[in-house]
Amino acid sequence: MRNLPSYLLTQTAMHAGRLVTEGFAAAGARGYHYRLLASLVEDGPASQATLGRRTGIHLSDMVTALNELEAGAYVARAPDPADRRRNVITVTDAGRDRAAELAERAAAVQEQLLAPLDPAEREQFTALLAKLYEHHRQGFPPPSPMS
Amino acid sequence: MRNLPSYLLTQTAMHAGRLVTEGFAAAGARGYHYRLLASLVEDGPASQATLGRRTGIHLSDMVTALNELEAGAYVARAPDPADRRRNVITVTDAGRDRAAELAERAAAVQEQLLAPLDPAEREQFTALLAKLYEHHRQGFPPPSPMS
DNA sequence: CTCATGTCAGCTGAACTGAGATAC
DNA sequence: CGTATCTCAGTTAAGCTGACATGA
Repeated sequence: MRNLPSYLLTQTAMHAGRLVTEGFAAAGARGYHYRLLASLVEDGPASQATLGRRTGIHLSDMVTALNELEAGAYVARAPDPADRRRNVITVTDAGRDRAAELAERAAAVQEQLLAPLDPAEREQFTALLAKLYEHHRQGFPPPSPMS
Repeated sequence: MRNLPSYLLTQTAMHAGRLVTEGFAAAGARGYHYRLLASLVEDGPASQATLGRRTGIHLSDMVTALNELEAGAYVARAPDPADRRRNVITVTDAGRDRAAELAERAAAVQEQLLAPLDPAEREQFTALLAKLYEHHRQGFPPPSPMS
């Protein structure tokens, strides 16, 4: 049991999830907030549907998460003149600050999570995980029919 | 985002969890069933509370899972004469067969999960994961006050 | 007409909490 | 008495589904 990769993976991930949730909760935020702000900062403004594809967040959850971010004035929702079905989501200056703040929190969580590994091991671990992630990426359930 | 270990870990684990669930569902089983049967086969009969400590399964969920296993005659529940609060859970012969069957399914899932890694990488990955798992093991929420 | 978008209400499986009954 | 065991009802957070209105 305790040398089954799938078991070790899901159990460790559960604990990691807790660390993330607690880390962000201490700043009054949730994981979705960071994922969205980071995506907006890195890859620029986007419609909600596009954001969903970029972050893997479901469109229904997107509505709630963006409501929260908008309430904090971290993002702005504006109708897209070119396609009036769409909202263009833009990160505000306050949102950039927030993203930086949450990035710090996230970094602290990585530190906690990877504590028992030395730098070389962390590198290895992350690289292997990334390989698995990318390989299975296709199989992930598309938030809506994938473009 | 996509090089944050915590993100890669939780996302990949979600996918792994799906593979596990599907793999066992195809045999009419759930992950809890395998964890319980494996623990009984490897470490012998135990009370429900002890099983909970061994497997990390909550006592409330334990009741349900054991009901299911008992319904399939994979385990037997017998009152402990030495302590009548306790049920002693024993795996039956059918339960051993079932455990073996589910172990095969589990192995197939590992194969799917680790597909993109070569044998050496799998070894590394599992070892690093185990290191993380063990390190965080203490912090895991005890199913009930840890003895 | 078909398809994409945003919104909302609700479902589901898994982890967890709390309370009660029984026995140590 | 306090503590451990088993059971059950219910909560929570997260991911997901289905339906609907609007517009391309």
